[in-house]
Order: sequence, then structure tokens, then C-alpha cells
Amino acid sequence: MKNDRQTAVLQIIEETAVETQEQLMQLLAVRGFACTQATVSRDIKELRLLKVLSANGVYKYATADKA
Amino acid sequence: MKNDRQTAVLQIIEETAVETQEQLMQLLAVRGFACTQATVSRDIKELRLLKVLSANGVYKYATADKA
DNA sequence: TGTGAATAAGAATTCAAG
DNA sequence: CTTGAATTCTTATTCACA
Repeated sequence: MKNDRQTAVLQIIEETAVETQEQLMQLLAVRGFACTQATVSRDIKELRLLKVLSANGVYKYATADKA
Repeated sequence: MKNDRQTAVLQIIEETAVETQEQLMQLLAVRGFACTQATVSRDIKELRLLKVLSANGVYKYATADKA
């Protein structure tokens, strides 16, 4: 279900420095939410996630309030 | 000069809803800062700008504090 | 160090279709 | 309304060079 997957997305980016949607897709698969990059892109849009430059100079996804 | 151009970038995204680096490149050109997309990408990285989902559902660049 | 040209890499959207 | 496959679009990076 979409809602569960999006909740998982939020948990994942909290725990892990996710650099790409590909990576996020794989981490979702591990948790049992197999989907494609297109879906990840849509989830990110709906969740209004941002790709921010982290402290070590690498891009990673984050919630707006944490950016 | 890089600094002037980056200052212009900040002004531009303040005034205009810039959706892509291509668009930003063109707006910079108008102000006399001709450069390529590669340079715009680097400026955005250095300025730590974010591509956020605006109120009307369109992506646009913004500063971290405004996101 | 800063940049452009070209390319690779990444992400958004289109186009069915369930 | 949600998704995947394919595509298009966008952006980051590489590589050469001033």
C-alpha cells in the first residue's frame, strides 16, 4: 500500500543517508516494498522531500524541516 | 566573477520561480552573466540551494531557510 | 581555481494499463 | 487512483584547458 511505503521512505531517510532514488528503491525492496524509480520519484514529490547537500558534501534526501 | 554571479543567482530565485538550471542560465545571461549549465549546477551546489515543490505543485529553486 | 563541452547519472513525466 | 516501463528532461561530473 502506498501509505505504508511512504512511511517506510521517511524512516529510511531518517536512518540512512540516501543519495539516489535508485538506492532508496533498493532499501524499500529490502523492507518488502518492491517498486520502481518512477514510484519513488512520485513518493518523494508527495512527501515533499528535498535533496540537500549534507555535511560531507554529498547529496542526500531529507525532509523539509530538517533541511 | 563568480561571486557576482552567485549573488545574482540568489537575487533571481528570490524574484522569479526558477524551475530549471537552463532557465536560471538564461536569466543570468540577461543580467550579463553568460555561463553554462555546468556552472549553474556548481553555483547551486556551493550556495546549497534546494529544488522544492512550490505551492502550485511546481518545482523551483530556493534557499534552505526558505524551504 | 574556474569554466565549457560533452557525457554520465539521476529524476520527472508520459503513456498505457491494472 | 496507483503503478511500471520507457522516455524525456534535468542535473552532476569528467576531462581538458585557460
